[in-house]
Amino acid sequence: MPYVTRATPPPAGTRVTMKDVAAALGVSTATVSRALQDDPAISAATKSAVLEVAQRVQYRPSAAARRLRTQSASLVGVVVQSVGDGYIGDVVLGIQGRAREFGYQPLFFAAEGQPGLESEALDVFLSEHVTQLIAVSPTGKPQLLRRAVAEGMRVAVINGDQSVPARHFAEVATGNADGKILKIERARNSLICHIRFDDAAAGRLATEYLISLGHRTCVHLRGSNVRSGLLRLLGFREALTTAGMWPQPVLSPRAPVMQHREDAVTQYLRAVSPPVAMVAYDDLCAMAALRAAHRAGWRVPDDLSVVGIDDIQFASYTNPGLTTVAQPKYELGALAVDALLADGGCDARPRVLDGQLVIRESAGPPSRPAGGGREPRR
Amino acid sequence: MPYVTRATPPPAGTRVTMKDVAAALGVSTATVSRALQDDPAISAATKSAVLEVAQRVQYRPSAAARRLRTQSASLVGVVVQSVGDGYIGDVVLGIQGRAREFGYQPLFFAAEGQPGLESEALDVFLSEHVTQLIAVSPTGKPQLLRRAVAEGMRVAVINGDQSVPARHFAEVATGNADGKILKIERARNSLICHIRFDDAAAGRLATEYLISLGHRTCVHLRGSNVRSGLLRLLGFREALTTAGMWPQPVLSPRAPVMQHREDAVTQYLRAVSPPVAMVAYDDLCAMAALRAAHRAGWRVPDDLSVVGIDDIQFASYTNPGLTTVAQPKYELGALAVDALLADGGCDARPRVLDGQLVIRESAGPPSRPAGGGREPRR
DNA sequence: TTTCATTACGCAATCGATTAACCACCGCGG
DNA sequence: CCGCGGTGGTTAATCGATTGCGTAATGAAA
Repeated sequence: MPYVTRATPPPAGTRVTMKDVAAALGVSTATVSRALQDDPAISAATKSAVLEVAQRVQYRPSAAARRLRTQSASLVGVVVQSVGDGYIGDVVLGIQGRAREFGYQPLFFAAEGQPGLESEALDVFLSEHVTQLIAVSPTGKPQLLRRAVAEGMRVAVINGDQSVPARHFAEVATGNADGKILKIERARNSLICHIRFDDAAAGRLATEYLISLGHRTCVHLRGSNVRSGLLRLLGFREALTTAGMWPQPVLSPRAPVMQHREDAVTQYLRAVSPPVAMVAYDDLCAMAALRAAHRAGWRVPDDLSVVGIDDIQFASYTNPGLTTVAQPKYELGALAVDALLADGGCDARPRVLDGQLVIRESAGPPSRPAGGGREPRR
Repeated sequence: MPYVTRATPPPAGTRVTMKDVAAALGVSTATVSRALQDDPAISAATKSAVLEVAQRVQYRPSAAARRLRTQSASLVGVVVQSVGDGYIGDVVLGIQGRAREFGYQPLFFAAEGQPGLESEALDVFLSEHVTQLIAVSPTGKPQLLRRAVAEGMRVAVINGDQSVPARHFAEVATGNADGKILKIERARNSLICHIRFDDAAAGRLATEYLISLGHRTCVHLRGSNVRSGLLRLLGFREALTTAGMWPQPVLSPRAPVMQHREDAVTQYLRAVSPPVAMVAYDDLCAMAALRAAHRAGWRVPDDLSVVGIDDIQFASYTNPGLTTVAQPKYELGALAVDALLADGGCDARPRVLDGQLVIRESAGPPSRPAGGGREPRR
């Protein structure tokens, strides 16, 4: 019976299976399996022999077979809106990095904001025996989360809006063969863990920084009405109130798009005179403010001081570099993994992480109020 | 024997298998399997019955089982440097979008520039029975590609440097049971497909645009020495030569980091007087130029016209918006999938895609040469 | 009525790893 | 000499889907 074998050490095409390793040693596959799992029932001598051979023949276990047998995949499903929005990158790295430590592999799915795709993501995960789910950012609609817990998944949400209750009781019925239900119990594990950035504190921090610079009046540029937007605004107000400055103007662009944000800022700048201090909803908003200032002939930071929130990758490339409150993005991702995989990693209360002020060039002390904004620098 | 069942329609914990569907209909799993594959040996009536039940009980096939049995996963492995560099996002979308059409699922792995991680990615893919690999951007070191084809994978590289020959012959030996080798043949499928952006054309296009605007002198800001850098520079030179303008200065920062780029531009601006037209290696470089110009008090586009290449997501957010040559990023990803999955999708020659000029505000006609750059606008 | 296709489906092996249950062997105390 | 516990391993069932081969049923042809 002709068969295909590999001519060179690195095998091509055909898989090296556990059977091959077992055969090479004259032992059973059970022994190989146990040896590789460091089972105490296997002698040290056998273990090292197995290890050595496995190494030599480049044995790589079949994830599919293991998954089928154990009914559990070392996979954590990750739904993101879109990669590449400058924020998700480090979160993904955090997820992947920490997951590796647990021997897990992340399976990413970009939902692009289409609910249909979120649902499809879940289908894929279900097919893949994924039982741990991380939803990042704007993904994680209640519908998705509900279905996920109903399917028995453990779920962690990063910066979700928490409109979904943290605790979901998936009812599991225990019955016997003739269909009589013995008891219904609430599954313990169906807990949705929330990992979030402290938006209010970030708003506060940004504002306090401007105040500490000497500004006596601050504007807020709103981004959106999602939870984070509300909280950042809240932080802004708190900081001002604490400092005895109240009330202060809030700019509310009609829609969460760059152009409207820029327009809102432009209008505002037309109505007032320098200096102005602004805390923007996020770095994108801050960038819109930067553009508006530039167009209006205002100098940054002399005439307009602006601080953003998030510290996306491009915050250091803006002109001038953006002072901002950084989200601990890698950490956020890593903690989501912990919540799912580490024991005790998750309880009902959200895990909240603080931001850190990153000082670059977009905010400075107020220039003298007299219309000095119209001269170029130097 | 007590067993666990689901109380509500959506199953929790226990899987619905083919056996369940079969049992519900009183047929064998073989029939169910065939019906779901639309096998002609199954009657239409049975098929629809199976489909109906599968639908109703929310049957979802186990990817692991299928993979184990068929020895082929509908997975395409994707190695990227890092998600979130503003460029990769759309490429990823293109890969995922097209892969879906083939019923494939992308499995992403961020290599972060560490060769160790590239190798680990391959291990993971091998475990997962992945046989199609896409390497994007700076990933895809020769070592990785060589190993991948040696393992029998089909490989597509997006914007690779092509230092790896397109055609790799993995030798496969056919033998019989007593180990005698019958013949050695070169595997047909071990072809590395290259999908790339036409860097030279992009450099040319950017330069021609500046020339068309009326500029008689152009600088190039180099980014790096990788293939794309060389080609873009080449395009720059070609355009100038064609226009009868030659030679023109090239700025070469010491290292491919923002600061050095900015410094290089700053120095140059100090040595000359407005107006200056510049084509930057990429959008990041262009942003560095924007910053340098701002610091030097040069106005953009009046004193300095700059055009980038790539059209990363943030190109429209810069100050002013960046005129640039866009890479067809989604298409690049989609074509890589085609190369692997569509038949005839891949031949030895690279598939080259053209860029498209995106006009925003960073480039304009030259201002009057007289040192007009020092006054603010309006 | 017997024979032969044809249609429609069932049986059972298979993929590779895991694991419960079982067993051979060795040495030792009673 | 018997039995007993402990090592160190083996046997075989199992996970869920696929698929080559076998076969019952039906109708047509002989």
